[in-house]
Amino acid sequence: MADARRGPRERMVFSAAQLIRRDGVTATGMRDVAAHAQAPRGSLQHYFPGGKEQLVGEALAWAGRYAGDRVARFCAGMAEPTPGGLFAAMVRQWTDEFESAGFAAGCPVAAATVDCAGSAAPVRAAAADAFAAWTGPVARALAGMGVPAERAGPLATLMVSALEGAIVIARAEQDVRALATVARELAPLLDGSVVRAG
Amino acid sequence: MADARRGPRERMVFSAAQLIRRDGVTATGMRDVAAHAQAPRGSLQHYFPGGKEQLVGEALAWAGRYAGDRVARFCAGMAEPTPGGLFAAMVRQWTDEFESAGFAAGCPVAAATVDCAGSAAPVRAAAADAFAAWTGPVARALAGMGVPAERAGPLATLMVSALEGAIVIARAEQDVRALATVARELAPLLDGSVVRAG
DNA sequence: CGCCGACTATGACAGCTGTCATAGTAGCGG
DNA sequence: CCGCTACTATGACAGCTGTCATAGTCGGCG
Repeated sequence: MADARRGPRERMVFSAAQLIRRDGVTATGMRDVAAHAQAPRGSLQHYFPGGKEQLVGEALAWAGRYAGDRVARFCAGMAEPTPGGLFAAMVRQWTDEFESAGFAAGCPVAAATVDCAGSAAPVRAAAADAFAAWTGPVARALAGMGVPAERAGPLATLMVSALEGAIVIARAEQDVRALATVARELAPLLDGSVVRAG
Repeated sequence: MADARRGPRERMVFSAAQLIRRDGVTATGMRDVAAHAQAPRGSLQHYFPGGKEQLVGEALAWAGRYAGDRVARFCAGMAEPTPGGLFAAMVRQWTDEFESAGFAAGCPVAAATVDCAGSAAPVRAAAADAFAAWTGPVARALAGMGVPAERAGPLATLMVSALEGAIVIARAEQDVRALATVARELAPLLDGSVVRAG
């Protein structure tokens, strides 16, 4: 949980992301973050002079980077990468977590958007950047699988949208049904978008 | 805003839904709800002895009912109903609101799920019911358009998932791009699921 | 040693939260 | 008129929030 190898600053960013995705931005207190990271409370104002907005913003940037990096790892793990296979891997990551760790935590970017889109502009912008850092690698991966360039971006947006929505529904229902459904129903459309060379 | 025709109780439920979808559950105070509904603060404990959980639960039930009822109205407004057309109408409702009223407010059910799934079980259950009250009519509408019974439910879940996710992304980006994308990309899949009679 | 910067510790601050207790008022049937 | 119910009004409560001010403690460098 509190990995001492990483510095206290990075630990707090990581902990903020974890608490946000569980309880939302508003319900996550600065003191909670410090305690969860096993970091001194006084370090908060030292490392994050911009206050809560800065901490939340960095947590979202971290989450976006993490999600984007995972995409490449999913592709590397597949024998013959297909769009439907990539989407299945993205979905499986969530079904695995829900089934092993429960439905308490969702996506931190979605949580921050829902909590702050109408109030804190900098956080909202950080959420948009995080989505971009996630959707971009997905679109590039699709293009690498033979999806025409002009369709890779829209399909990536569709994949992330469906996944985010299914995450929310799964948490409400406490059942991975919605995740399994979107993976199954979307696969033909995704795989059908590949243009075979030769 | 504060429709005097409806009683103060119903006004508070309505106001709660509006404030929740804008600021989230945690950031929405009981005093705010009473003020927004132009209802006396003392009425809160009178009409909602179950406290905030009851108020939020009723707001979600109202939202779910409202979304479900809209589906029938969308179908009635279409000359020849198709799955893609229904989804386009559901999406358009949101693009219209975002473009006219800004991106401050999203879906109250998603907001409550993100805020409470890990903490308040009754609210989480109310969110699940609200999703069911929304997805059910969508599935029945699909079935009425010629979609095989065993596919109507899953496709309805896919539609709601994609819409919810696109709403979140649109709010983060302050752009209806994601909504337009999911409507366009999903239409062929939806319309292709119709089995022609004869 | 002295000094300085990085980091930590702690207490205070005003403001807000949901909830409760208590009292008060209006309306109406009898 | 009483009495009752439905509803309103208001103040208090403990607990939490983000932020700030102030002081303290290291470690290393000259």
